[in-house]
Amino acid sequence: MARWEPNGRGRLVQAALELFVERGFEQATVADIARRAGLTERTFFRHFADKREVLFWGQGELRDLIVETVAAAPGSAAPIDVVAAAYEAAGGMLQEHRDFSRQRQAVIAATPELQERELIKLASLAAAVAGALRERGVPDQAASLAAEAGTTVFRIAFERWVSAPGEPGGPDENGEPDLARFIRESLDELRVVTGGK
Amino acid sequence: MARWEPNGRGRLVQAALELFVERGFEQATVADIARRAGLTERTFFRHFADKREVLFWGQGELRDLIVETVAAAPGSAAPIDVVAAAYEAAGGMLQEHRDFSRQRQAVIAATPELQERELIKLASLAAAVAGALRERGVPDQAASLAAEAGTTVFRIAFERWVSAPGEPGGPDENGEPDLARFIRESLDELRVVTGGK
DNA sequence: TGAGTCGATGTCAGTTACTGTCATCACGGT
DNA sequence: ACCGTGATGACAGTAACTGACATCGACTCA
Repeated sequence: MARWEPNGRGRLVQAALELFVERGFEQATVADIARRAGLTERTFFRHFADKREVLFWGQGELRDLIVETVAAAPGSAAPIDVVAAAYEAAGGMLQEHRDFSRQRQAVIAATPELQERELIKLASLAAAVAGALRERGVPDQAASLAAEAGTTVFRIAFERWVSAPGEPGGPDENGEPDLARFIRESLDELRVVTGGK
Repeated sequence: MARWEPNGRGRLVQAALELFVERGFEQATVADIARRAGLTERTFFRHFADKREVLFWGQGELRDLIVETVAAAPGSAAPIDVVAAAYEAAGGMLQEHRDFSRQRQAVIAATPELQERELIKLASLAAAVAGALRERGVPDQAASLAAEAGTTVFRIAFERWVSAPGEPGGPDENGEPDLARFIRESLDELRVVTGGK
């Protein structure tokens, strides 16, 4: 018999999301979250560096997957396509948790504090992608631009995906929207706007 | 005789910057800052919404100037040029305080918390610029892209400007670097990278 | 089997960011 | 001389976050 229920971290994430949805980020104290998860405030801060971080848990794996996919891409592909393909791969991990993502984004959209955190996470992600591109021999500035542009494409596609209809109405709906498809469409739009091929 | 020394807000800004440079953002408490400015902690929070905001005071005026310059630009100019010109105008306000800007950027560069705040300020600035472009009749997506791209150009130019040599050695140096010039150069670089005219 | 280590948690005290409320008092007008 | 206003001080309170130490089941090894 374990001394405590397993997966304390996961319970904290779940409890936090529930409370943030119910009363908003600021109205939910860390003590509240910990209590709902059957733990103490101190334990919350052992799992997460701060109160905001609980909503960004798991992004490390996503980032690693993206960077590895960029690194493993065939040498012949254009940088922006490499980046887009990497984000599509990451999309697979998110696809199964659209419901979670929807609630999470709603909370972030309602809380400037969380938007700040999201922006810096995206910036650091873009920097990591740019680094991976440079490893492939892509020149510095082209790497930065492709990474920034690709990240912007992903952000826009993700926004559209979480706000797309389907699923919440039940399984009798017109099917689950596909994040990878949104990514390809957004990239095409970017090409049109910038006058690319 | 005034009951208190004038310009309490300015003294707080000055004291905060000094302390952040001396010991770092986290090692300087708000009480420290207020004491150095000859005020109380409570008064600090009457002037600034939070501890970070003290380093971003004055950006409101800058933002207004930029938005107004975009609005007042001749109708014939291309969006990206309108944006760049607006940032050049704002550059004039910064030009006189390069010393202040240098120290401020050094503190921000050393403090993730402050980087978050800077990112959201830049994002909201880009959104305001995009709005001003739309007022001019620029289509939605073109407005967003021109605003994002222009803001990126400004950010890069600003970074180069604060880290450029000159002045700190004294007046016997090779003259003060010109922010507007850096903006024009960065915009040209962006054009080259994106294959524009 | 028993001792020792380890990992996840609890407990508790402390600091600091931030807020609400009320008091103070120069200044400027009437 | 009186009064309202604006900027400040004083003080109490909440909540985020940290450091130090205790607990106790699980796992290892002799």
